[in-house]
Amino acid sequence: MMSDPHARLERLTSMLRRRGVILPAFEIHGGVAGLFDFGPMGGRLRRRLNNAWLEHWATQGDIVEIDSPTITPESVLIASGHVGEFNDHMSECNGCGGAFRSDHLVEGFHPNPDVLAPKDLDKLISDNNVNCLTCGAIDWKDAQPMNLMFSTRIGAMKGGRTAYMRPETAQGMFMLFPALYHHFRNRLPFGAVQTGKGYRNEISPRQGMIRLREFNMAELEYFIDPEVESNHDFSNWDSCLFNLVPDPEFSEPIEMSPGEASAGNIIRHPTVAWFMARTWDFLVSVGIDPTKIRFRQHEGTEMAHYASDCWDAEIHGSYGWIECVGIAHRGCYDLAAHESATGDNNLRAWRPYDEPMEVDKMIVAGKGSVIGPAFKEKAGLVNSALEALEGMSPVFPFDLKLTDGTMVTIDENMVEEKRIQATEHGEWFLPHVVEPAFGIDRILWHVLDHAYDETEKGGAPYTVLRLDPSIAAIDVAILPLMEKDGLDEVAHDIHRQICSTRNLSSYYDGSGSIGRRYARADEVGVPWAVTVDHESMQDNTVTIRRRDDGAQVRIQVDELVENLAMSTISSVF
RNA sequence: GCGGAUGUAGUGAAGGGGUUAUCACCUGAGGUUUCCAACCUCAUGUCACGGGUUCAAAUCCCGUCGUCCGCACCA
Repeated sequence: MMSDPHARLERLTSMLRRRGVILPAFEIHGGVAGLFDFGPMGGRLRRRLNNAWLEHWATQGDIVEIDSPTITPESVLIASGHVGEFNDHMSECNGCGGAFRSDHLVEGFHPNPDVLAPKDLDKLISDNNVNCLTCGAIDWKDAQPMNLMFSTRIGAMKGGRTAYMRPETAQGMFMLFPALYHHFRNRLPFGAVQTGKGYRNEISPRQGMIRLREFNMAELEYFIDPEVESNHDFSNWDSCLFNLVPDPEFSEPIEMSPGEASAGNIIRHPTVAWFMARTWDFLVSVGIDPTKIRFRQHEGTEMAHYASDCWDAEIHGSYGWIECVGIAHRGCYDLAAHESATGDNNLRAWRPYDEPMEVDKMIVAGKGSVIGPAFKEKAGLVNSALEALEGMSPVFPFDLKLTDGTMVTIDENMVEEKRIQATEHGEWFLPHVVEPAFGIDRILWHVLDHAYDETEKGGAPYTVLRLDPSIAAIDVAILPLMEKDGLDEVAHDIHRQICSTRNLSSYYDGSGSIGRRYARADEVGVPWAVTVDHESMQDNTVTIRRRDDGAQVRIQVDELVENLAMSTISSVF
């Protein structure tokens, strides 16, 4: 019974609700699938996990935190590919009501079905007599767009701009590339992190915290120069064998250190390997069981349109292996996409040459006095078309195609050949980006799942939530041995002293037997419990109990608070 | 979104066209005890929501919403 994983999952979920950690949102109004509240024991836990994540990357020294809006204009998401990507079409069967992705139905009949318009999808489906995958009927409704983004409008009155709630935080970091580049004194590599809410209007959210409609994301964009070899020191992980599941086309699952995997080109880019290693560190530091982590490489067909290599960190828990982090090498896809969509050319970095380059070239330049009268308003286009001829020596007269598609004829008297001599010190290029993207809620779920320990005490079932003290919502429970003789007042004083100490949080519990109160604290993962007894009244000492083994030590209150604040409390045992 | 199951205190469950809805745990108060879920007394709190049938609905019917399973979908 106790080992049935489904029953364990139900007990865990019940406990999280009962104790106010994670609860369905808006429940008195009937609830909404895919939306959850973090309750009184969950809010701080989530924030501490979030902070642990931010601090983990801050230690690297070349990563800064930014924060951008969740409401995002449509044009941004068209440029990024999300409007297309998140606008899949569904076809519904009139026979059984089953709904399928239209582009999946016509796979094999078209080389690239996901670019097709709904009309073409319908035509392809009917031309090829596609059967319903459920009932076999050939009777389809028209393909309908299925937008997985929440749409809204900017501006309260009629009109305004179409916008979406961001489906990821990454775009905000790309928008800020020029500011980041400036901040880092024009030197790569550097990175930016952002945590916050993301939104996806899932068709059918299931599996509790795993598929949400509004979720906490934490993303990092690390910008690198593709031509500079990345040197990362993997020696810290030499003895850490990661579970790697590479694209089956290339390799079998294997256990290997990240340094080796990078050297062996199983992980194709060293910076991707670096972030995989740092991700592993983070997950383990917040309490994920390292034996339940694996990295799975996306197969060619599965990889997002922009990525050149992508590894998911998957964590094993009550729902099986769940993707919790995606680490993608996105090339220059995003910056290039935003440049071409906007005509902006500030999403670049400057790469100085080792040696300045002497440029000595002949170009054909328009004579303003001739081109102007000859072409009038098109003179500007003619000049830029001539510039584009760089390096060619044309034979006059010749036809020149302008960017607006028209052709003009250029005579010899309209131009002069110029010799350009210059010294070029470098070039502008589009940086590449490596993006580790974390699903905070999924990680938090697995932290709870891995910490939830059902044991026995005196023959009776007993549960302990073995949260890492660095993320536990409550650091310490303050328990008067009994609520009289002034013990309760002393306990309240200690409680207030701890709560007013930076980064510490305690709760006071005076009801029930002392054993019951230890049990309550253990169940929600409070790592330390302090008991105030009569001796405390005499010499200002208390006993502190360690959650994980029940060991107790008597200690001065000041020493207690100081050690809690410095996270060194385990040293007193 | 489709099909099936389902919705009763904070949690887990029993019951069920009839006026006061049951049990355990939990929670709170008092007593007792005083370092690992002890005990006694008392107390709070519930039939998902909306509509229909009926003299009477938590119970039967319909709809909505939620949950679970299967299909489909899924950064």
